[in-house]
Amino acid sequence: MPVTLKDVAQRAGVSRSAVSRTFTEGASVSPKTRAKVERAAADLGYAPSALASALSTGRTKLIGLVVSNFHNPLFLEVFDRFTTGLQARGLRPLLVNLTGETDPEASVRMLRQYSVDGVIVASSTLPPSFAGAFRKAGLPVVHSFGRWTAAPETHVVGIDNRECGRLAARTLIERGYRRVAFLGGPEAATSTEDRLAGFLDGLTDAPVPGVMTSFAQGYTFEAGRAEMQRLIAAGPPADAYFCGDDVLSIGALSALREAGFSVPGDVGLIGLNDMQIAGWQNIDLTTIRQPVNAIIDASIELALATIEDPDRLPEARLFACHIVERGTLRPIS
Amino acid sequence: MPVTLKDVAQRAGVSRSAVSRTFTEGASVSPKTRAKVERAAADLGYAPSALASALSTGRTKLIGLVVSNFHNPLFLEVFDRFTTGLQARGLRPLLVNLTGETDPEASVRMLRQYSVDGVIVASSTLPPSFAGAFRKAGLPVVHSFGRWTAAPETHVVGIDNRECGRLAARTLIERGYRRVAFLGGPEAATSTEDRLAGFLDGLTDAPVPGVMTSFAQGYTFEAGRAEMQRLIAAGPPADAYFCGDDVLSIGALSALREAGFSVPGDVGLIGLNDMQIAGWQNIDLTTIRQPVNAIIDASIELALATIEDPDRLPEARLFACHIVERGTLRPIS
DNA sequence: AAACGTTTTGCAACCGGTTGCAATCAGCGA
DNA sequence: TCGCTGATTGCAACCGGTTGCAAAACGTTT
Repeated sequence: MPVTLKDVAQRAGVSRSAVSRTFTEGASVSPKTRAKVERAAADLGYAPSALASALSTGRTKLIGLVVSNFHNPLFLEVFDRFTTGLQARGLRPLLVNLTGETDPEASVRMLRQYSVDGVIVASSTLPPSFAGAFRKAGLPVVHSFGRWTAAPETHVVGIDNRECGRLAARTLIERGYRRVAFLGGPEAATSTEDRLAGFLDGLTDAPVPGVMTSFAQGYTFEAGRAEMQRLIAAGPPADAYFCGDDVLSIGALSALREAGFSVPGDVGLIGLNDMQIAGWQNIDLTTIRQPVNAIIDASIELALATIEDPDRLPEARLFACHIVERGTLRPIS
Repeated sequence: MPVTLKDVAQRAGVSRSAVSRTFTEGASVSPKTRAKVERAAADLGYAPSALASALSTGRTKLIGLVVSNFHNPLFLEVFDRFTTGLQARGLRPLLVNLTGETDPEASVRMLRQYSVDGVIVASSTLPPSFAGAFRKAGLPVVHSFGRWTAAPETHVVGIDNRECGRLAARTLIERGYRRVAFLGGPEAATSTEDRLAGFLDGLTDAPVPGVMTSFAQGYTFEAGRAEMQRLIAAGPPADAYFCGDDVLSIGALSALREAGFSVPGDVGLIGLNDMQIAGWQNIDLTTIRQPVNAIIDASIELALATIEDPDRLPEARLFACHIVERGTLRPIS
């Protein structure tokens, strides 16, 4: 049933090598042979087996796309961009779902079994130990949406979380908010830490009282809502909140409105990510946009480059974020 | 660098076959040999190459997961379930993004190149011609979230769209709505057609005036909102709308509220899908739940069964939907 | 101890391509 | 027409496993 090299060779009356060569870029084939082969291949509907070729060349053109967070709506955009980006370069994403996985070794085995050429870890929640384990196993790896560190073990592409925090601080101050607060994801998440640090840093010279901080149980609507409800119950809320994530923000927003606070009248709110939903008119969340496309394109480029040169030194690429003005913060005064 | 069969065989002092056999289920190996081999394999950190094995067995354990709609938030759940479900069975999803693709042939070539064992087309918007093309190419294929037909060309797993329409009709009537209307996705989408047909069918014996129908430009928030704005501008809206999709519904909802209508006081609204967001308290959309997990599990089972027996006749598996009561429909009277 | 039926084992061919090497071919100048 | 050079071609080995087959090893039975 499946058409092989040999079939094409036979039909074209040439050797198998000739066929192989017409399908490999830059190999030496005469125009005449090439024509014969292409004819035969078309007749037979031949498609070279990537597997077989991978076996001899050592390149599968398979990229492990490791994901762990299927709750963040932003990831729809992420998937879309990653798959089209990889496809455009003749690569295929092999999806690996690491939700709930704790042992990097098992994942390494998985990826090695399929001899992926490289791995892209697309997750802000997966600990860097995973990317590290892939690296140690000799796989080219890029951690997308990862956390910046001064001496990264693997390539990291993402945003400067501290700078985002500063940006949020600046934005709130500019708009006249004074009693500002931070509402982050789980305290353990490193991105939350950095965002908070940046936020506090951005406020040091500002005329603000002590900054309240609180942390939701997870990066979910429910968690954001519950945390804000807790805050409201404990006393009057702050003038404005910087929320570590859009979904969280929307949860908080719902709690605020439900408790009778007007946003941005009584309380201001700024999120982070700018997922599609944030732009829906009945949400209309002011937020900080992560340049998703730029991050993904850079991740792919970096992965490719590392496949070419495995000894390339680990590198961090951080992109600037910017404010998307919507309706949960009052205008600049 | 990579450890092969031969290395393990050498270290264990046995033949390559012996090693291969210890790693194949149900092959004949003495406990003694097995022990030696396993020891050596562990020492060396050996992982059998799925590629090489695929080459001889003809099975890659790769499943093409074909997707085209990255705008429907429901697909996050879908991805999660598919990947974990496939992984649990020792299969790997090879993601194929067909957004904007019109030529099934190109996709067939892609899938054949990687010799996927089977294909799951997870999309309600992709025309059945794609699944058909895969089938004709000899690939076991299941169309998930596809449309039921009396004589399906490929396996189809999904919901009974007509029955959903009837369920929506019944639900609205039970709650005392009389001037009911349908708001669907693009008229061309076959699922929309079926849902409308069922809806009308469910209303035939009910004491309702003529049913108004309208169609949004796409399955997006913007489209739903724009269409509802158009309807409102054209005259007083109906008492209740059955919306072909949740995102669409939420768009319509935003338009209604913004125009000063109370929902469900003035106008009732019921969606379809029950994506996560529908349950958020600030949306609180009454909707019809697609049993996503059941559909996906059945799709995987069916794909597996067809891989086992390629001559299996095409089959349709439809699952019942049920109402999720929330706040956009008044309670049953 | 011989004869027998079972397991276990290794050999070698094969899966579908790739590629170094040597043989062949075509084109050109003399 | 011959010799030379560079391009094209086919052979055969290899990538890393799998598997049919026959030989070897084992355990029983008499």
